[in-house]
Order: sequence, then structure tokens, then C-alpha cells
Amino acid sequence: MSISEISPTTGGIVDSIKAKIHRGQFAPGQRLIEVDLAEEFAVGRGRIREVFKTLVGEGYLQFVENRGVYVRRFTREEILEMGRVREVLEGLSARLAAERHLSETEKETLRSHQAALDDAETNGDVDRYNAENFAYHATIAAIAGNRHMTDSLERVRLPLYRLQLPRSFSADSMTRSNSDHKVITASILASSPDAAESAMRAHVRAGNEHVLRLAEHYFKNG
Amino acid sequence: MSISEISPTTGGIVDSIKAKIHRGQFAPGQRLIEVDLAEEFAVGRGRIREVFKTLVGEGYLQFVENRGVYVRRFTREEILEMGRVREVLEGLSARLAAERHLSETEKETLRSHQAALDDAETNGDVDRYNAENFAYHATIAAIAGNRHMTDSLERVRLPLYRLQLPRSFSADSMTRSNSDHKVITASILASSPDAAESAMRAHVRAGNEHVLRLAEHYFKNG
DNA sequence: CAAAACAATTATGTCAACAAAATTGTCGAC
DNA sequence: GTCGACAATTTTGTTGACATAATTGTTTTG
Repeated sequence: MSISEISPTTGGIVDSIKAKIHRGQFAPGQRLIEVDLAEEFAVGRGRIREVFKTLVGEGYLQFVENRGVYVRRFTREEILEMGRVREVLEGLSARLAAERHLSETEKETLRSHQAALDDAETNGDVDRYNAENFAYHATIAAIAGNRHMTDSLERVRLPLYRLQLPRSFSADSMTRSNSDHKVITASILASSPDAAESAMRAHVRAGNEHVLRLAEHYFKNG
Repeated sequence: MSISEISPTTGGIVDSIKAKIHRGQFAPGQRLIEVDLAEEFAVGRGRIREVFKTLVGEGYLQFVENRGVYVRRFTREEILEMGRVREVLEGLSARLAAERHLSETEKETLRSHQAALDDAETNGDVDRYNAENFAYHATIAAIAGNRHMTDSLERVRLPLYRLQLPRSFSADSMTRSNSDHKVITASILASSPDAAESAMRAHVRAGNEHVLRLAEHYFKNG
């Protein structure tokens, strides 16, 4: 521990808690205690309270009167609904990326991410494929360059973070997923917005069906 | 003013402030003062502070350190970016509505909204057409029945509230807008998701171009 | 008269203390 | 041993006070 800990900004605490939720360190349904976090970040309870409200507004936490806040937990139906929204937003992401005139470095970045996916696929490395999959979609969104789209996407991606562990690709589904990726990558590089969007939508739609096969205990009320 | 004002819930204050922003009672860029609102709602400053943070998380307010919060104000570029997101989300709304098996009362509701639009159009009543336009899109979203879609839509609709006044239809643009509506209505009633989505997207895209013709002073940094 | 320097006011940032509610733990009746 | 009633503890709700920063108003100076 450093000698004099500087009090972190409110935004810093917000990001820190988000990161813990992303990593699964704060599990869905878990109750967060004001005093514990106040001590951890060395700030007053009021600050933590405000941080909680911000995260409620952003959809990360759920508030219950006189009982505090919980990491938000979704029902299967909610996740399927969010999946449909994600479908069109990821589709837009691919479209916007394809509409832009890509710089040579952007093209190279996209190609390298595709290469990483290909590599993970041929090696049958499911965990690495999963991680690269996240990075690939993030890269396309970054190239698309529409801040409000990425904001909206972040919200409907929330259930993915806690579902990323059960999302284990079989060798078969990994091959199918990556053949989608290849089409999307080629469409973006070829500046074909229509093709990029429809390929991405089909890709996300296929992934959403995975949710139907998950056991009940992953969801709220189960 | 009532004799004894009961202290409202945090959620009630949140909704009340949202409503004032929708109505334009709190104008974009306006600074909101903690003590004033604390007095108005008869609660402590802490409560107002938490309400502010929630509204920041939901995108209604902007926070500046040591200077409080302001009603969020967008640049023209931001509004155009949000317009593209709105395009695909409204498209999804129309698609989902068309995919559902509508009850007879739902069909009747949709038809009556279309009739109201037609009536406003033939009478050349621009203000009423504008109001009915809002109601029409809300009705389709309600029929679609995807809560997360409407949440996402609400966020990207934010600039519309403060732009609804300058959005004055000419007789010509009103006719064009309503001919879009007729296609959308028919597609939903005919259970044609593809047609409904593409018609809605074209409709929103056309409306977004309106933003390009607005004077600079409507936007942030202008 | 304009502009800078200073003072007064206003608004936000932070914390500590107390009240109220919920949760947990303990004990006794059956 | 299980269940309910009661007590102890924990956690959240709310307020007030004080410190700090920003804004406004006033005065002084060139």
C-alpha cells in the first residue's frame, strides 16, 4: 500500500466497479455494501452512494429501497430481448465501418484481429477464441466511430460479461462463428455496407440462440 | 400549492425532472442548482445530488466538477450520430411489431393513430401532425414489446425533445412523411417484418436530414 | 472609463453523526 | 429439533455543518 493514498475521483470509482463487474469479481445478484466500498476507496459513504446511482442509471446496478444495490441480474427473456437490440446495433457497427474510408493502419488492425481469430480456431483454443472475439467486435465498433452507438452497445452487452464463461464454443460452433467473421471482415475491407450489416446481424442472431440452450441457474429467478 | 407537501421518492424526483426537460421547462445547457431543487421538492441536498447522478447515467444531464450539472446539450455531429442509431432501433421497432401476432384492439389502435395522422395532414395542421407523429412511433414501440429496445430508443431520442419545436413540417414534407407512415402501417398490419423495417429506416433517415438544415444556434458550440 | 485586484456571496465537495429499517443471532416454548 | 419472539448488530436514510471552489460584486488603479 502506498504511503499517502490519494482519494480517487468519482469517475475513477465508477470505472473501477464496472471493471470488477466485467471481470466477474462482483457477481450478478451480489449485494454491494456502502461502508465496505467506502473503506476500500478511502472515501465517505456519500461518494459511494452517488457512484451507485450513476451505475444504476447506466444499467449496471439495481436499486432496492432500504436494501441497497445489487449487481443487475437478468432473466432469460430479458437477455433474449437485449440480444435482438444487439443484433441491429452490431449490424450498424459493421455497416458504419464499411461505409468509412479505412486508413491502411485500420485495415491492418482489422486483418490482424481476423488472423488472431483464425489462429485460435485452427489451434482449437476456445478460451483464446472467446477473448479475441470480444476484441474483434470492439475493433469494428472503434472503426465505425460513432460514440452513441458504442454507448448503446455497451448497455445491451451487459449480460455477455457474466455469460462469457458458459459461452464455451465447441470446435464446430467455433468454425461456424469464424466463417461469419471472415465474411464480415471481407465485406468491411471491400466497403460493402449492406453485406457487412446483414452478415453481422446473422452472426449475432446465431450467437443469441446459444442463450436458449443455457441452464436455468444462469438467470434471474432460476 | 398544497398545504403539506409529502416528501417525494427519489424515483419521483427523477421522473419529474425528466418531464421538465421533455417539456423544455429546463432548457438544454441550463445549469441546475442543488439547493433550489432541494427546496422545491422539500428534500435534502444529498437526495438531489443522487438524483443528478442517476440522470447523468441516463444521459439527461452533464456533470462538471465543482460546477454542478447542466441539461445535456448536443453538437450537430452528435445528433447526426444518434440519428443513425435511432434509424436502426426504430427499424427494429417496426420489425418486431410486424413479427408479432397483433390482437384486434392493437390493430385498431394502430389504424386510429394512422387516421389521426391522415387527418392532420389533410387539414395542414403541422403542430398536431408533429404531436401525432410522436404518438405513432410510441405506439409501434409499445406493440413491439421489447423493453430494452424502448430504453435504448429513449436515449437516442433525447435531442428530439428540444428540437421538436424547430421541426416544423412544410405541407410538402408532411405529405412525404405521412406517405412513409402509410407504408409502415400497412407492412405491420400485413405482418411483413422486412418491409416494415426497411420502410421505417428510410423514414427516419429522411427525417435526420432535417437536422442538416437547422441553424447553428440550436446546437452546442453554436 | 476600462481593467485588474480584491472582497462578498453563492454553490459544490466532503464528512460525521444520528435515525430508521433490515438482517442476523439468541433464546425459549412446544 | 423447529419455529417464533425478542434482542443485537449491521446497513441504509437523512440531515446538518464545515471546507473549498466558483461566481458575482465592488473597489482601486492606470
